[in-house]
Amino acid sequence: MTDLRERILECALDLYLEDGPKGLSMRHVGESLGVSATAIYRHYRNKEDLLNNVMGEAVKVFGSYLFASLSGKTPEERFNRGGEAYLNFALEKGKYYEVIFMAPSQFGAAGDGSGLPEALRAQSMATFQFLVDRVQECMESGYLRKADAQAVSMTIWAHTHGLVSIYLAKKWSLDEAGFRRLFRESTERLMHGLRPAP
Amino acid sequence: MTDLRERILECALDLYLEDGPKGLSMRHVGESLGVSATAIYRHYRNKEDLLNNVMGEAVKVFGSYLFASLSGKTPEERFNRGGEAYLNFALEKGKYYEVIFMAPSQFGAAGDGSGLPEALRAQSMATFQFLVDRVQECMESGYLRKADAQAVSMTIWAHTHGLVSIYLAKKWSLDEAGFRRLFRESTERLMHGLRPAP
DNA sequence: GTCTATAGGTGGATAGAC
DNA sequence: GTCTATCCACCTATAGAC
Repeated sequence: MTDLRERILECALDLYLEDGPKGLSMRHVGESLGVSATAIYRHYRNKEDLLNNVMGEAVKVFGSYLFASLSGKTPEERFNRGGEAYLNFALEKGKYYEVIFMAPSQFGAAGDGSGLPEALRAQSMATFQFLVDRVQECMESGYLRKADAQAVSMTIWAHTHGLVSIYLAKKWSLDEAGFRRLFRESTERLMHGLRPAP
Repeated sequence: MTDLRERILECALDLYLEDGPKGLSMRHVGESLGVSATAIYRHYRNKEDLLNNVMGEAVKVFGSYLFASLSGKTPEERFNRGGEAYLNFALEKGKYYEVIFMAPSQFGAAGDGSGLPEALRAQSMATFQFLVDRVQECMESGYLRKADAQAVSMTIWAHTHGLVSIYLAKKWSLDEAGFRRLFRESTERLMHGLRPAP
Protein backbone atom coordinates (compact mmCIF):
# COMPACT_ATOMS: atom_id res chain seq x y z
CA MET A 1 0.00 0.00 0.00
CA THR A 2 1.56 3.26 -1.08
CA ASP A 3 1.57 6.34 1.06
CA LEU A 4 -1.90 7.76 1.63
CA ARG A 5 -0.58 11.24 1.02
CA GLU A 6 0.40 10.25 -2.52
CA ARG A 7 -2.80 8.39 -3.23
CA ILE A 8 -4.77 11.46 -2.23
CA LEU A 9 -2.74 13.52 -4.70
CA GLU A 10 -3.44 11.07 -7.51
CA CYS A 11 -7.14 10.90 -6.79
CA ALA A 12 -7.41 14.68 -6.52
CA LEU A 13 -5.78 15.00 -9.94
CA ASP A 14 -8.44 12.80 -11.52
CA LEU A 15 -11.31 14.63 -9.91
CA TYR A 16 -9.83 17.98 -10.83
CA LEU A 17 -9.52 17.04 -14.49
CA GLU A 18 -13.01 15.61 -14.63
CA ASP A 19 -14.96 18.49 -13.20
CA GLY A 20 -12.63 21.37 -12.55
CA PRO A 21 -11.67 22.94 -9.23
CA LYS A 22 -15.27 22.96 -8.02
CA GLY A 23 -15.60 19.29 -8.92
CA LEU A 24 -12.80 18.24 -6.62
CA SER A 25 -14.38 17.36 -3.30
CA MET A 26 -12.68 16.19 -0.11
CA ARG A 27 -15.58 13.84 0.57
CA HIS A 28 -15.32 12.24 -2.85
CA VAL A 29 -11.55 11.83 -2.57
CA GLY A 30 -12.05 10.18 0.78
CA GLU A 31 -14.69 7.79 -0.53
CA SER A 32 -12.54 6.76 -3.49
CA LEU A 33 -9.70 5.88 -1.16
CA GLY A 34 -11.85 4.22 1.49
CA VAL A 35 -11.12 6.78 4.19
CA SER A 36 -13.19 9.56 5.67
CA ALA A 37 -12.97 13.04 4.20
CA THR A 38 -11.50 14.43 7.37
CA ALA A 39 -8.52 12.08 7.21
CA ILE A 40 -7.27 14.17 4.30
CA TYR A 41 -6.84 17.17 6.56
CA ARG A 42 -3.99 15.37 8.35
CA HIS A 43 -2.06 15.47 5.07
CA TYR A 44 -3.20 18.71 3.47
CA ARG A 45 -4.24 21.89 5.22
CA ASN A 46 -7.38 22.32 3.11
CA LYS A 47 -8.74 21.89 -0.38
CA GLU A 48 -6.73 24.75 -1.82
CA ASP A 49 -3.54 23.34 -0.38
CA LEU A 50 -4.36 19.96 -1.92
CA LEU A 51 -4.95 21.52 -5.32
CA ASN A 52 -1.74 23.50 -5.10
CA ASN A 53 0.15 20.30 -4.36
CA VAL A 54 -1.37 18.63 -7.42
CA MET A 55 -0.14 21.42 -9.63
CA GLY A 56 3.21 21.66 -7.89
CA GLU A 57 3.80 17.95 -8.42
CA ALA A 58 2.93 18.28 -12.10
CA VAL A 59 5.46 21.07 -12.53
CA LYS A 60 8.14 19.13 -10.64
CA VAL A 61 7.72 15.98 -12.70
CA PHE A 62 7.74 17.91 -15.96
CA GLY A 63 10.96 19.63 -14.95
CA SER A 64 12.62 16.29 -14.27
CA TYR A 65 11.73 15.02 -17.76
CA LEU A 66 13.05 18.11 -19.50
CA PHE A 67 16.17 18.40 -17.39
CA ALA A 68 17.34 14.92 -18.36
CA SER A 69 17.54 15.95 -22.01
CA LEU A 70 20.32 18.40 -21.25
CA SER A 71 22.74 15.50 -21.06
CA GLY A 72 22.93 15.46 -24.87
CA LYS A 73 26.43 16.18 -26.15
CA THR A 74 25.61 18.32 -29.19
CA PRO A 75 22.98 20.99 -29.93
CA GLU A 76 21.15 18.55 -32.24
CA GLU A 77 21.16 15.87 -29.60
CA ARG A 78 19.89 18.21 -26.91
CA PHE A 79 17.20 19.49 -29.24
CA ASN A 80 16.01 16.04 -30.23
CA ARG A 81 16.18 14.67 -26.70
CA GLY A 82 14.19 17.65 -25.51
CA GLY A 83 11.49 16.86 -28.02
CA GLU A 84 11.43 13.22 -26.96
CA ALA A 85 11.29 14.20 -23.29
CA TYR A 86 8.30 16.43 -24.03
CA LEU A 87 6.57 13.62 -25.89
CA ASN A 88 7.33 11.08 -23.19
CA PHE A 89 6.03 13.38 -20.49
CA ALA A 90 2.83 13.96 -22.45
CA LEU A 91 2.25 10.24 -22.97
CA GLU A 92 3.41 8.91 -19.61
CA LYS A 93 2.00 11.74 -17.50
CA GLY A 94 -0.87 12.93 -19.67
CA LYS A 95 -2.90 14.17 -16.74
CA TYR A 96 -0.06 16.32 -15.52
CA TYR A 97 0.30 17.65 -19.04
CA GLU A 98 -3.34 18.69 -18.99
CA VAL A 99 -2.91 20.44 -15.67
CA ILE A 100 0.10 22.44 -16.83
CA PHE A 101 -0.69 23.19 -20.46
CA MET A 102 -4.38 22.63 -21.17
CA ALA A 103 -6.26 24.39 -18.39
CA PRO A 104 -8.81 26.84 -19.80
CA SER A 105 -7.97 30.52 -19.47
CA GLN A 106 -9.26 31.16 -15.97
CA PHE A 107 -9.53 27.61 -14.73
CA GLY A 108 -8.77 27.56 -11.05
CA ALA A 109 -7.33 31.02 -10.84
CA ALA A 110 -10.44 32.02 -8.93
CA GLY A 111 -8.88 35.31 -7.99
CA ASP A 112 -8.13 33.97 -4.55
CA GLY A 113 -4.55 35.09 -4.70
CA SER A 114 -3.31 31.58 -4.16
CA GLY A 115 -0.53 32.41 -6.56
CA LEU A 116 -0.26 29.02 -8.15
CA PRO A 117 -1.63 29.89 -11.58
CA GLU A 118 1.22 32.38 -11.61
CA ALA A 119 3.65 29.54 -11.01
CA LEU A 120 2.13 27.68 -13.95
CA ARG A 121 2.58 30.71 -16.16
CA ALA A 122 6.18 30.97 -15.03
CA GLN A 123 6.65 27.28 -15.79
CA SER A 124 5.36 27.73 -19.32
CA MET A 125 7.69 30.63 -19.88
CA ALA A 126 10.68 28.74 -18.53
CA THR A 127 9.84 25.79 -20.77
CA PHE A 128 9.58 28.09 -23.74
CA GLN A 129 12.91 29.71 -22.94
CA PHE A 130 14.45 26.24 -22.75
CA LEU A 131 13.24 25.63 -26.30
CA VAL A 132 14.51 29.00 -27.54
CA ASP A 133 17.94 28.16 -26.14
CA ARG A 134 17.98 24.80 -27.94
CA VAL A 135 16.89 26.41 -31.21
CA GLN A 136 19.46 29.17 -30.85
CA GLU A 137 22.35 26.76 -30.46
CA CYS A 138 21.08 24.63 -33.34
CA MET A 139 21.12 27.71 -35.57
CA GLU A 140 24.67 28.44 -34.53
CA SER A 141 25.76 24.87 -35.19
CA GLY A 142 24.10 24.87 -38.60
CA TYR A 143 21.53 22.18 -37.80
CA LEU A 144 18.77 24.75 -38.31
CA ARG A 145 18.64 27.57 -40.83
CA LYS A 146 19.57 30.89 -39.24
CA ALA A 147 16.49 32.95 -38.36
CA ASP A 148 14.72 34.60 -35.43
CA ALA A 149 15.12 31.86 -32.80
CA GLN A 150 12.19 33.12 -30.74
CA ALA A 151 9.81 33.14 -33.70
CA VAL A 152 10.92 29.72 -34.92
CA SER A 153 10.53 28.37 -31.40
CA MET A 154 6.94 29.58 -31.31
CA THR A 155 6.22 27.69 -34.50
CA ILE A 156 7.80 24.54 -33.12
CA TRP A 157 6.10 24.73 -29.75
CA ALA A 158 2.73 25.47 -31.32
CA HIS A 159 3.01 22.43 -33.56
CA THR A 160 4.17 20.18 -30.73
CA HIS A 161 1.61 21.36 -28.22
CA GLY A 162 -1.10 21.20 -30.85
CA LEU A 163 -0.36 17.56 -31.65
CA VAL A 164 -0.20 16.54 -28.01
CA SER A 165 -3.26 18.43 -26.85
CA ILE A 166 -5.45 17.20 -29.69
CA TYR A 167 -4.33 13.65 -28.94
CA LEU A 168 -4.95 13.98 -25.20
CA ALA A 169 -8.38 15.46 -25.84
CA LYS A 170 -9.04 12.22 -27.73
CA LYS A 171 -10.01 14.08 -30.85
CA TRP A 172 -8.08 11.59 -32.98
CA SER A 173 -8.77 7.90 -32.71
CA LEU A 174 -5.20 6.76 -32.34
CA ASP A 175 -3.50 4.45 -29.91
CA GLU A 176 -0.25 5.48 -28.29
CA ALA A 177 1.98 3.76 -30.84
CA GLY A 178 0.07 5.35 -33.69
CA PHE A 179 0.41 8.75 -32.10
CA ARG A 180 4.15 8.36 -31.56
CA ARG A 181 4.50 7.62 -35.27
CA LEU A 182 2.32 10.58 -36.22
CA PHE A 183 4.30 12.81 -33.87
CA ARG A 184 7.60 11.83 -35.45
CA GLU A 185 6.38 12.14 -39.02
CA SER A 186 4.67 15.46 -38.45
CA THR A 187 7.68 16.87 -36.64
CA GLU A 188 9.92 15.73 -39.47
CA ARG A 189 7.61 17.47 -41.95
CA LEU A 190 7.90 20.70 -40.02
CA MET A 191 11.62 20.48 -39.39
CA HIS A 192 12.27 19.77 -43.04
CA GLY A 193 11.23 23.31 -43.80
CA LEU A 194 13.38 24.75 -41.04
CA ARG A 195 16.68 23.12 -41.92
CA PRO A 196 19.22 24.66 -44.35
CA ALA A 197 18.50 24.06 -48.04
CA PRO A 198 20.61 21.13 -49.24
CA MET B 1 -31.91 45.21 -23.29
CA THR B 2 -31.21 42.03 -25.20
CA ASP B 3 -33.22 38.88 -24.76
CA LEU B 4 -32.86 37.33 -21.34
CA ARG B 5 -32.49 33.93 -22.89
CA GLU B 6 -29.36 35.06 -24.70
CA ARG B 7 -27.91 36.85 -21.70
CA ILE B 8 -28.29 33.68 -19.67
CA LEU B 9 -26.35 31.79 -22.32
CA GLU B 10 -23.53 34.31 -22.27
CA CYS B 11 -23.29 34.34 -18.50
CA ALA B 12 -23.38 30.55 -18.33
CA LEU B 13 -20.50 30.40 -20.78
CA ASP B 14 -18.34 32.59 -18.54
CA LEU B 15 -19.10 30.61 -15.43
CA TYR B 16 -18.50 27.34 -17.23
CA LEU B 17 -15.08 28.42 -18.42
CA GLU B 18 -14.09 29.77 -15.02
CA ASP B 19 -14.91 26.79 -12.87
CA GLY B 20 -16.04 23.93 -15.06
CA PRO B 21 -19.44 22.26 -15.19
CA LYS B 22 -19.72 22.10 -11.41
CA GLY B 23 -18.85 25.78 -11.18
CA LEU B 24 -21.80 26.82 -13.29
CA SER B 25 -24.65 27.54 -10.90
CA MET B 26 -28.17 28.65 -11.69
CA ARG B 27 -28.15 30.89 -8.63
CA HIS B 28 -24.97 32.61 -9.70
CA VAL B 29 -26.22 33.12 -13.24
CA GLY B 30 -29.39 34.61 -11.84
CA GLU B 31 -27.52 36.97 -9.51
CA SER B 32 -25.24 38.16 -12.29
CA LEU B 33 -28.24 39.06 -14.40
CA GLY B 34 -30.29 40.55 -11.60
CA VAL B 35 -33.02 37.92 -11.70
CA SER B 36 -33.82 35.01 -9.44
CA ALA B 37 -32.37 31.61 -10.19
CA THR B 38 -35.77 30.15 -10.85
CA ALA B 39 -36.44 32.59 -13.67
CA ILE B 40 -33.90 30.67 -15.71
CA TYR B 41 -36.11 27.60 -15.68
CA ARG B 42 -38.61 29.45 -17.91
CA HIS B 43 -35.92 29.51 -20.59
CA TYR B 44 -34.00 26.29 -20.03
CA ARG B 45 -35.35 23.01 -18.73
CA ASN B 46 -32.51 22.55 -16.24
CA LYS B 47 -28.80 23.05 -15.77
CA GLU B 48 -27.81 20.33 -18.20
CA ASP B 49 -30.06 21.79 -20.87
CA LEU B 50 -28.46 25.20 -20.32
CA LEU B 51 -24.98 23.74 -20.67
CA ASN B 52 -25.96 21.86 -23.80
CA ASN B 53 -27.25 25.07 -25.31
CA VAL B 54 -23.97 26.82 -24.54
CA MET B 55 -22.06 24.14 -26.41
CA GLY B 56 -24.58 23.94 -29.21
CA GLU B 57 -24.34 27.69 -29.77
CA ALA B 58 -20.55 27.46 -29.90
CA VAL B 59 -20.71 24.76 -32.54
CA LYS B 60 -23.28 26.67 -34.57
CA VAL B 61 -21.28 29.90 -34.60
CA PHE B 62 -18.08 28.09 -35.53
CA GLY B 63 -19.83 26.43 -38.42
CA SER B 64 -21.02 29.76 -39.74
CA TYR B 65 -17.46 31.14 -39.74
CA LEU B 66 -16.06 28.15 -41.57
CA PHE B 67 -18.89 27.87 -44.04
CA ALA B 68 -18.35 31.40 -45.30
CA SER B 69 -14.85 30.49 -46.49
CA LEU B 70 -16.25 28.09 -49.06
CA SER B 71 -17.13 31.07 -51.24
CA GLY B 72 -13.50 31.19 -52.41
CA LYS B 73 -13.16 30.64 -56.16
CA THR B 74 -9.95 28.57 -56.23
CA PRO B 75 -8.49 25.86 -53.95
CA GLU B 76 -5.86 28.32 -52.71
CA GLU B 77 -8.47 30.91 -51.94
CA ARG B 78 -10.69 28.45 -50.09
CA PHE B 79 -7.69 27.18 -48.14
CA ASN B 80 -6.52 30.63 -47.15
CA ARG B 81 -10.00 31.89 -46.35
CA GLY B 82 -10.56 28.84 -44.21
CA GLY B 83 -7.44 29.64 -42.23
CA GLU B 84 -8.56 33.23 -41.79
CA ALA B 85 -12.03 32.13 -40.73
CA TYR B 86 -10.50 29.85 -38.11
CA LEU B 87 -8.32 32.67 -36.82
CA ASN B 88 -11.20 35.14 -36.77
CA PHE B 89 -13.40 32.72 -34.89
CA ALA B 90 -10.66 32.12 -32.33
CA LEU B 91 -10.10 35.84 -31.78
CA GLU B 92 -13.69 37.09 -31.98
CA LYS B 93 -15.27 34.14 -30.17
CA GLY B 94 -12.40 32.98 -27.99
CA LYS B 95 -14.68 31.57 -25.32
CA TYR B 96 -16.54 29.46 -27.82
CA TYR B 97 -13.19 28.27 -29.13
CA GLU B 98 -12.27 27.13 -25.63
CA VAL B 99 -15.55 25.28 -25.25
CA ILE B 100 -15.15 23.41 -28.51
CA PHE B 101 -11.43 22.75 -28.73
CA MET B 102 -9.80 23.25 -25.33
CA ALA B 103 -11.93 21.26 -22.88
CA PRO B 104 -9.82 18.80 -20.87
CA SER B 105 -10.25 15.13 -21.70
CA GLN B 106 -13.28 14.33 -19.58
CA PHE B 107 -14.51 17.83 -18.92
CA GLY B 108 -18.26 17.74 -18.72
CA ALA B 109 -18.75 14.29 -20.15
CA ALA B 110 -19.75 13.16 -16.69
CA GLY B 111 -20.97 9.86 -18.04
CA ASP B 112 -24.51 11.16 -17.83
CA GLY B 113 -25.28 10.14 -21.36
CA SER B 114 -26.23 13.67 -22.24
CA GLY B 115 -24.63 13.03 -25.60
CA LEU B 116 -23.26 16.47 -26.14
CA PRO B 117 -19.58 15.71 -25.75
CA GLU B 118 -20.21 13.30 -28.60
CA ALA B 119 -21.52 16.18 -30.70
CA LEU B 120 -18.33 18.09 -29.91
CA ARG B 121 -16.22 15.16 -31.03
CA ALA B 122 -18.25 14.96 -34.23
CA GLN B 123 -17.75 18.68 -34.76
CA SER B 124 -13.98 18.32 -34.41
CA MET B 125 -13.97 15.50 -36.90
CA ALA B 126 -16.11 17.43 -39.38
CA THR B 127 -13.80 20.42 -39.05
CA PHE B 128 -10.82 18.21 -39.64
CA GLN B 129 -12.42 16.66 -42.71
CA PHE B 130 -13.10 20.15 -44.03
CA LEU B 131 -9.36 20.85 -43.76
CA VAL B 132 -8.41 17.56 -45.42
CA ASP B 133 -10.67 18.44 -48.35
CA ARG B 134 -9.04 21.85 -48.73
CA VAL B 135 -5.55 20.32 -48.58
CA GLN B 136 -6.50 17.63 -51.05
CA GLU B 137 -7.68 20.09 -53.68
CA CYS B 138 -4.62 22.27 -53.11
CA MET B 139 -2.41 19.26 -53.82
CA GLU B 140 -4.31 18.61 -57.00
CA SER B 141 -4.06 22.22 -58.12
CA GLY B 142 -0.32 22.26 -57.38
CA TYR B 143 -0.48 24.87 -54.62
CA LEU B 144 0.78 22.25 -52.18
CA ARG B 145 3.31 19.49 -52.80
CA LYS B 146 1.60 16.15 -53.37
CA ALA B 147 1.62 13.99 -50.27
CA ASP B 148 -0.71 12.22 -47.84
CA ALA B 149 -3.42 14.87 -47.46
CA GLN B 150 -4.63 13.47 -44.15
CA ALA B 151 -1.16 13.50 -42.61
CA VAL B 152 -0.35 16.98 -43.89
CA SER B 153 -3.68 18.21 -42.54
CA MET B 154 -2.81 16.91 -39.09
CA THR B 155 0.42 18.88 -39.17
CA ILE B 156 -1.40 22.02 -40.23
CA TRP B 157 -4.21 21.69 -37.72
CA ALA B 158 -1.80 20.91 -34.90
CA HIS B 159 0.22 24.03 -35.67
CA THR B 160 -2.87 26.21 -35.97
CA HIS B 161 -4.60 24.88 -32.88
CA GLY B 162 -1.34 25.07 -30.94
CA LEU B 163 -0.86 28.75 -31.75
CA VAL B 164 -4.43 29.66 -30.92
CA SER B 165 -4.72 27.66 -27.74
CA ILE B 166 -1.44 28.92 -26.32
CA TYR B 167 -2.54 32.47 -27.10
CA LEU B 168 -5.98 32.00 -25.53
CA ALA B 169 -4.43 30.45 -22.43
CA LYS B 170 -2.51 33.75 -22.18
CA LYS B 171 0.80 31.94 -22.13
CA TRP B 172 2.27 34.54 -24.46
CA SER B 173 2.13 38.23 -23.59
CA LEU B 174 0.80 39.42 -26.92
CA ASP B 175 -2.03 41.71 -27.85
CA GLU B 176 -4.42 40.71 -30.58
CA ALA B 177 -2.60 42.56 -33.35
CA GLY B 178 0.69 41.01 -32.31
CA PHE B 179 -0.85 37.58 -32.32
CA ARG B 180 -2.37 38.05 -35.78
CA ARG B 181 1.11 38.90 -37.07
CA LEU B 182 2.66 35.93 -35.30
CA PHE B 183 -0.05 33.69 -36.68
CA ARG B 184 0.58 34.77 -40.26
CA GLU B 185 4.36 34.56 -39.99
CA SER B 186 4.33 31.19 -38.31
CA THR B 187 1.84 29.78 -40.79
CA GLU B 188 3.97 31.07 -43.65
CA ARG B 189 7.01 29.37 -42.12
CA LEU B 190 5.16 26.08 -41.99
CA MET B 191 3.57 26.38 -45.43
CA HIS B 192 6.91 27.21 -46.98
CA GLY B 193 8.01 23.66 -46.27
CA LEU B 194 4.81 22.21 -47.69
CA ARG B 195 4.77 23.93 -51.05
CA PRO B 196 6.49 22.53 -54.15
CA ALA B 197 10.21 23.23 -54.42
CA PRO B 198 10.77 26.20 -56.72
C1' DG C 1 -42.45 35.28 -16.73
C1' DT C 2 -40.82 36.22 -12.57
C1' DC C 3 -41.08 35.97 -7.78
C1' DT C 4 -40.71 33.68 -2.69
C1' DA C 5 -40.60 29.63 -0.02
C1' DT C 6 -39.03 25.34 0.54
C1' DA C 7 -37.47 20.45 0.13
C1' DG C 8 -33.55 17.61 -0.30
C1' DG C 9 -28.69 17.05 -1.52
C1' DT C 10 -23.65 17.95 -1.46
C1' DG C 11 -19.59 20.20 0.20
C1' DG C 12 -15.69 22.52 3.39
C1' DA C 13 -14.09 22.55 7.65
C1' DT C 14 -13.81 21.88 12.83
C1' DA C 15 -14.21 19.46 17.55
C1' DG C 16 -13.34 15.84 20.14
C1' DA C 17 -13.31 10.59 20.86
C1' DC C 18 -10.16 6.70 20.14
C1' DG D 1 -3.92 9.41 12.14
C1' DT D 2 -8.33 8.31 11.50
C1' DC D 3 -12.90 8.28 12.96
C1' DT D 4 -18.00 10.26 13.94
C1' DA D 5 -20.80 14.11 14.74
C1' DT D 6 -21.83 18.51 13.58
C1' DC D 7 -22.34 23.29 11.64
C1' DC D 8 -23.03 26.25 8.01
C1' DA D 9 -22.85 27.47 3.21
C1' DC D 10 -24.39 26.65 -1.33
C1' DC D 11 -26.61 23.89 -4.88
C1' DT D 12 -30.80 22.01 -8.05
C1' DA D 13 -35.32 21.94 -8.65
C1' DT D 14 -40.33 22.30 -7.65
C1' DA D 15 -44.79 24.51 -5.95
C1' DG D 16 -47.61 28.06 -5.96
C1' DA D 17 -48.50 33.26 -5.52
C1' DC D 18 -48.60 37.39 -8.46
